[in-house]
Amino acid sequence: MSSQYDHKAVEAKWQDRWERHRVAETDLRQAQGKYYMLMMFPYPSGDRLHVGHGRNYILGDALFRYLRMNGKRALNPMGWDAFGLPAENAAIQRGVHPRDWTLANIKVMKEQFKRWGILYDWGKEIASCNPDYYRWNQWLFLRLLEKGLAYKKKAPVNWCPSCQTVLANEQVVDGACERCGTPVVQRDLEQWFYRITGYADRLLAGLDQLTGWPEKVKTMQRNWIGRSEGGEIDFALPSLSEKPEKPEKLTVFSTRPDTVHGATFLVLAPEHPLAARLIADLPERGAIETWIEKVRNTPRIQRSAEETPKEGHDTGKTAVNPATGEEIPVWLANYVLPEYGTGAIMGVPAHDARDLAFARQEGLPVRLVYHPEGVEIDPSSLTEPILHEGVIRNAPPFDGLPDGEETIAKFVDWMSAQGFGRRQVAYRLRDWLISRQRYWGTPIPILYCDNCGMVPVPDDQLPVELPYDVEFTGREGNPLSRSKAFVETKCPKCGGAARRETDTMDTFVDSSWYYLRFLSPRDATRMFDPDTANRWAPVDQYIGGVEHAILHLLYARFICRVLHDFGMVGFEEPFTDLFNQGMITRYSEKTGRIEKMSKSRGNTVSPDILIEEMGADTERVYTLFIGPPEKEAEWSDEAVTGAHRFLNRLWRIAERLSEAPPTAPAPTEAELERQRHLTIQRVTYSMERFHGNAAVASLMELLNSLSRALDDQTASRLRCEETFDTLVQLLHPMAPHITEELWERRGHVLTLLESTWPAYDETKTRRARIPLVVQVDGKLRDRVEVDADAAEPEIKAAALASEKVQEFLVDRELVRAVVVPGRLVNLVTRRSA
RNA sequence: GCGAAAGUGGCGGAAUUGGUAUACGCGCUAGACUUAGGAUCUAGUCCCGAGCGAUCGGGUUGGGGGUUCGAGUCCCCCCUUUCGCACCA
Repeated sequence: MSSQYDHKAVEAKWQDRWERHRVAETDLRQAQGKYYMLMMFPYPSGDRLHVGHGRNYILGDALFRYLRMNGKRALNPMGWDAFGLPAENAAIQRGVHPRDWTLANIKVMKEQFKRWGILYDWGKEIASCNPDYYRWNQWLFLRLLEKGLAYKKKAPVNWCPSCQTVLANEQVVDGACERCGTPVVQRDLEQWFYRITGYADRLLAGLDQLTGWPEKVKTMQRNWIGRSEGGEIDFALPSLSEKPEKPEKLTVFSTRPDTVHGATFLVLAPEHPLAARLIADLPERGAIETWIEKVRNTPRIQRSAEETPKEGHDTGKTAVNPATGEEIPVWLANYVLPEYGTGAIMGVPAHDARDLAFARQEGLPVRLVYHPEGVEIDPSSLTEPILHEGVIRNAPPFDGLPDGEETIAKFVDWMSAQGFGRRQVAYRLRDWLISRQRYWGTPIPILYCDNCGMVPVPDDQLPVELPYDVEFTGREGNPLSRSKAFVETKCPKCGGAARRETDTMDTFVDSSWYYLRFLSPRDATRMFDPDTANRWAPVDQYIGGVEHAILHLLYARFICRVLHDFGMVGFEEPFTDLFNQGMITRYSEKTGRIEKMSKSRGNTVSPDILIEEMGADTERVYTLFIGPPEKEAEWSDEAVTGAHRFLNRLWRIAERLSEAPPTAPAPTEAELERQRHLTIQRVTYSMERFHGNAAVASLMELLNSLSRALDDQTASRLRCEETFDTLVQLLHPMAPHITEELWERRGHVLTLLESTWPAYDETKTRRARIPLVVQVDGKLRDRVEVDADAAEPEIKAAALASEKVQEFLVDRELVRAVVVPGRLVNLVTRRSA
């Protein structure tokens, strides 16, 4: 009578039921709630959804179901990060409109989620490419513009020749485009920026409060912000000054202003604004200009690589070291970067490795101002800089100060008093470049009027809609700028002819606040409802890959603070807990290596085929069982069958439950009951840590025990049924379809999802009599059975009574017995005298 | 170079946080049922040695030291891998 488990029928039945009954819907008017947002919103470019990424969604859904069964009001919304370059590129390659292409992909992905049995609150679905979403990007842009937090400026920016657009610094990975891998080049362009640098300190300080974030991500953000305290120092440039009494100044930044006495030259970035004037009168000016151009066009990674040879040119001009009064040469060199600090440094070769290398190369003087042992050495023999954590001690303000009292801050104070320097903090963080020269994004709500200049689009004219009817002729230029209907408009101020801004926004603008829109997705009057936002947000648990550590997660933190400052939310951090998931890897025929699963690498497993053959539950269980979620995991095609067999065994056990005898001997039954409690404990513990692999393993063990009990007839029918029910409940987050079906067939009225997560009794996880481990000198020698609550003397006596133990005690005397009640006893001996 | 994490059978990995290492699964071996099986079931499977055998002894968590009655777990040194940073003044 044993019927084969028909996964297709069962999965179709429950997926349909979940959809029709909208089981994942959450009423946001509830007074309190935990907002478990379980993943990044996916990017429907067509190449992002595959088994590897399915791990996020499957884990998220398992967690969601687990929370629901525990009575938590979790919200599991889903939306689409629909804009972006890959979508536009893919669409162009296929001759499809990006919008049609994206919407078709969304449809496919929704189907995929359904086939995986993933529950989303589709009533809160959003898509960033819809005007009712992106109008709020525009609205927020205008608010930032009002506050001076959005601005346009000409700057050297990263240009991806393949994507035909600029990129933010965060999107340049190892000098290449984050999306397509093409090396980026530098270009001087007028671009829109968000002033994230104004929030650098707060973004940095906030990291310390984020106890629920992985240290790794916080470190990456700290490095990215790159805060350095130091000082600015002014050097007079008499040779460039027309009036000697009011000399021109050159300001440098240094984290070690206390080394100023050792500054024997200045170095400017070739891009420095003063560079042209400094070389204007030189005979070799043309050659230097060519060299500047070359340096400017060197890709940034190469330029800032340590191995890159230092190249420099003497300007023939001098500056005055304000601390010593000495005239020192002024150079241009490629190792000084224009965008950091002031784009100019003082060269202190005795105390800085880079300056020393440059000084040796160019024959510049070296002056030592300090040696920790007070040793007099010839500066010309110095091969390594003298580095010192404290302040350079023979600097003037510290004469007479006791050790330990000197600080760089004090030195800067002295410098300020002298009038040539001040405290300064430098950041590596640059402003966020948000404009893109592409069609498929949020139009920037700006007009250019011949009379009025740059004019922001008034709020009541939002959204500035992206026109559908646009020609995608080729890859040169922004298609949007060729749409007359879009570009040509009227100035809201004077009514005259005006042209629209044709740059669109970076997609990371969309994702920087989407978690708030989920909470009031249909609100036509506001970006989001602040009351609901404050009740549900910040997000309690965020799950996503580490690849967003300094992109999405930094931008979202920035925008959250901006919204906080606008009085729109009452919190500064958007995500309380962050869990980084490891990716799934697989052997790639194409490259011959084990790599992250992706279509471009040709090493994906089609979810469709897997689901067709083995079922969604098999895929879910295997995906969780493959390994701990924080680690990356290698997909194994054979190992999937383990999960499949497990579910098939579970199905067959259900049909064998009636074979159990009505009654069974109590002691053997008690063992099954003990295992049931133990399994609840273990699975609960594992789920709390997202360790689905350990949870599944425990459940396999319980199934093995139940199977054995049925084979041996050692448990009553009631006990077997109870064990089975618990097993099915605990397995539900991982394998929702088969468990709901079995639960229903067992005659339960409520669905599993509505049932309460089983509770365990700690006392029942323990045996009445336990096999006590007996060690002699730390080595396992025997096991003796004792009462679980046996007292120390009793345990000791039982241990010594063991014959095997006695053998090991021959010729030895007992020094001590370490008794760990309920676990083991360790007899410590030494040789008898 | 600097910083972080990790290293457990043939493979993925477990070990409830200092207390029986190798659970669970894959693979493999033998057998059963099958026309057949990439289906299912049963038994075995860390390494070395002894024994026909149930068993017995020894060793083992990258290597070496240390703390402890007791270490996969804590501390120190080294090796390897992965990730992050790297001319940021």
